[in-house]
Amino acid sequence: MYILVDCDNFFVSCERVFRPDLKNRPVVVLSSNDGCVIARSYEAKDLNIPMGVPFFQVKTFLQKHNGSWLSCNHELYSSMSSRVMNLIRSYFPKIEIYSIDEAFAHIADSENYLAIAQSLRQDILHQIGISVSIGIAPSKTLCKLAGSIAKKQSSGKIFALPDKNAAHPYLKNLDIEKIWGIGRNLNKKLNFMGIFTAEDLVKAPLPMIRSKFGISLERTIQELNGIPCLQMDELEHSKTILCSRSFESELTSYEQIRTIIAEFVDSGCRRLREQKALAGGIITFIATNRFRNEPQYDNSQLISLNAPSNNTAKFLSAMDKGLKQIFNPRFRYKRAGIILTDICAEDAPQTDLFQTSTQDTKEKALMQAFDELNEKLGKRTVYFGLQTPKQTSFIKHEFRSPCYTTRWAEIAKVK
DNA sequence: GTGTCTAAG
DNA sequence: TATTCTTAGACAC
Repeated sequence: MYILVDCDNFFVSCERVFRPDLKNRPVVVLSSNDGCVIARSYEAKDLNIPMGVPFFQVKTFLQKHNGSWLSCNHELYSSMSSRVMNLIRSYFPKIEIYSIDEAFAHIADSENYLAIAQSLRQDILHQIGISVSIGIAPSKTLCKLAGSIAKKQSSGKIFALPDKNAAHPYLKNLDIEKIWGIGRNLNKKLNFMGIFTAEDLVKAPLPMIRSKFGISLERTIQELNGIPCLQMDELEHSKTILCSRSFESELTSYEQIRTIIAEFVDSGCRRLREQKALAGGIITFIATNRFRNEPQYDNSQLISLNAPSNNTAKFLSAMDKGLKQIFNPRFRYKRAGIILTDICAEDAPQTDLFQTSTQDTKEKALMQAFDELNEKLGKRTVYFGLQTPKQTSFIKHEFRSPCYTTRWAEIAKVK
């Protein structure tokens, strides 16, 4: 049996832990540049504020209803997420962290899983201050369904679909778009064939599904039938790392754009080292503003290293090389980023014939010292040549909360 | 192998 | 005036 633990309105819940005045009011959290609504409290959902709307479209409406809004503060959310994940980990030998606010685990059929779920939920609520919903079922897809039913319950927030028969009544009136793995496009195509509900879908002939829609949808159907097809994967490191951002305005200067992308390289390589991993290459990309009615341009360039590394300096010069090849001064750029590719574990790099020792020991010690200095003495104690001494931001976060849990200067105070 | 599409959160 | 960021898998070529 699988169990899915999913935090309720996670970003809003994190903010509310330190701002009790935000309770019982409509609250939204905004994306980068304060552009879109990416998280909503129940009160905001009740006002029919949709996920992903541009903030300017709902600002006045929200003001009228005594609402609040905050810029996103990922440093705070990641730190709260680690606390939640560590607590879940203390309950189960293996967990799969599926996203910042949810995790899967195995739970034995014979165990009193409802009591375990109950106790876990209480612990997370009392020790961390975050409310979670819990779904329990024989497959991950049914677990997601159980979890969404749990969320709709006014109390409890725990729901189990222990077998196919338990699930069946819920499939009858379930729109296929609500099923995990079925998005806008599949929904349209299936509707066109007369398939509207989950029940319609599980009745459809599998060979037809397989040939017309591929293996993913076939698995989804099996999963809805209580036959697990999706394994738990506990990835020790990600397969790619992407760092990108839209700017507050369009930029034209090569040096200015390079300085910003250097920050992405820095944070990407940091994440690489946190995961104890190496990358073999870096894709640099830039793009114009697709919402403007003017000639568009976007391009990317992959630069491969001779040997996998997590040394920021190496990726910075690779990035510079890539950017030179794609930068066209005729355009105004709105978005840029990097992708670290061919990632492998630090202790298992693929090496070429002539590369005997993989990661230079001196180099490794240097990066370690680098990380420790910035960790202990503050963010910009040491930095690389393509970066600037003070991080000047071209990204807007007007309503950002303090990093209560991760920075001494911003730590929560008891009044 | 590569890029593109789809999905998810 | 304003329109996110990140990861993964399948598939076509």
